[in-house]
Amino acid sequence: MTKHPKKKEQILQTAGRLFMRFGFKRISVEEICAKASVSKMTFYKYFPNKSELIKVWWNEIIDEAFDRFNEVDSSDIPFSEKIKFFLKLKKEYAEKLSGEFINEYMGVDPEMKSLFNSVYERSAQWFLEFIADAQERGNVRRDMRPEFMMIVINKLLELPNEPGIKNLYPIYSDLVMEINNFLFYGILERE
Amino acid sequence: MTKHPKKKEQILQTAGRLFMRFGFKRISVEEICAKASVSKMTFYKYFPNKSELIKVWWNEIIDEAFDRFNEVDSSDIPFSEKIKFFLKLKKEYAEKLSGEFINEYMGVDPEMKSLFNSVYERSAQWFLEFIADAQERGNVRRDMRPEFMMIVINKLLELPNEPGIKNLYPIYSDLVMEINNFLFYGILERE
DNA sequence: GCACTATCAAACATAAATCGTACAATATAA
DNA sequence: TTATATTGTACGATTTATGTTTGATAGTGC
Repeated sequence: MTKHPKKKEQILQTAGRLFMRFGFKRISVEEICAKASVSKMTFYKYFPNKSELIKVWWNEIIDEAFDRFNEVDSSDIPFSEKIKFFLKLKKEYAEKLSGEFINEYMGVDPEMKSLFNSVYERSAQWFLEFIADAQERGNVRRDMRPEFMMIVINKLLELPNEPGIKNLYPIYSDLVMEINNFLFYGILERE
Repeated sequence: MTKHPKKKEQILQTAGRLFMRFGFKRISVEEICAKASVSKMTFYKYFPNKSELIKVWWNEIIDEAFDRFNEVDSSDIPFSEKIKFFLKLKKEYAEKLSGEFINEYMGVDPEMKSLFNSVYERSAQWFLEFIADAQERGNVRRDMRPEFMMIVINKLLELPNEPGIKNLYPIYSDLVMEINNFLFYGILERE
């Protein structure tokens, strides 16, 4: 029934819990094995190394996230409601993955970096289509060029690195929400 | 004005933040230094090693905690209010220090273990006197043994983690009140 | 200026943790 | 029984952490 063998699933689940709480760098293979009640041998049977485990886990997280976003997108609710759901989902993931991740590990390991970047690209693509669609339906200003919006978003994503911003938003997810709110309520058609 | 030199204070503060979030084991001296914007040299000027830093920090945390408990104890409020404050404080510290600490590091390092045990003894002593005093004033049943009550309270504080309790009390504050009510009408002298 | 203190960066030797593998033993299920 | 999954331990190689050393910079009070 499960997508993975039992032990593999245990490893993924345990590792995910630890990764989200402490980040990648702080978690060793041995700790994952101990917490998952799995021997190291079994670990290396299912995953060639730690990086591969991270990738598999990360892809599952991301796929699941996109599924949830798509579900909201294709649901038959008003556009403003969709936006609210999006913000809620984004907030959830921002809180889940905040801190350790985005800052500490991603900036160092080049392979990790490209993994994160691909998610950025994918979500950017997704978002552009979402907006284009919304424009056709009259929910978003038609005189706004999606390419411009793309550049703006990239700029906004640099905000967390801006000096002084951490004093303004000590909690990372708060900043994410502020950015999202600005984005949406800056582009929405007035009603 | 501050009890410690500036940099020493920075180290203590930063280390404390990291320790509480990740536990001792996961945090390296270099990370503390980097996050505290302090060179390693300065670190080893103020602390002979990492263990000593842990001890100093831990003692400060504990002293501060006891100060706060004493403040409530000696304040001129009804006994039932004191109990409420007492529970609130206990909860706060339990959340702060739970998880990584008590389980992962304390169990291993014998020196740490004795450090933790001394706190248990100290707080036990404090609490027993607190209750004995209340018994003399007629706030607590005289036929109840304080040692028993201490064990009971520790057990009650585990309740929020109990599986199934969240279905019973979807609203967290309801559970807290239920525990409080149980405690009061269980130990208070009838009026 | 001068002595003094606090601080820093970098390099270093040593100790410890982590990685990934190998092998023999044991549990589990067909 | 046979085959497969899993385990524990031990191991060498690599990485990371520890605590020290050295030399330099910057500010402070005299």
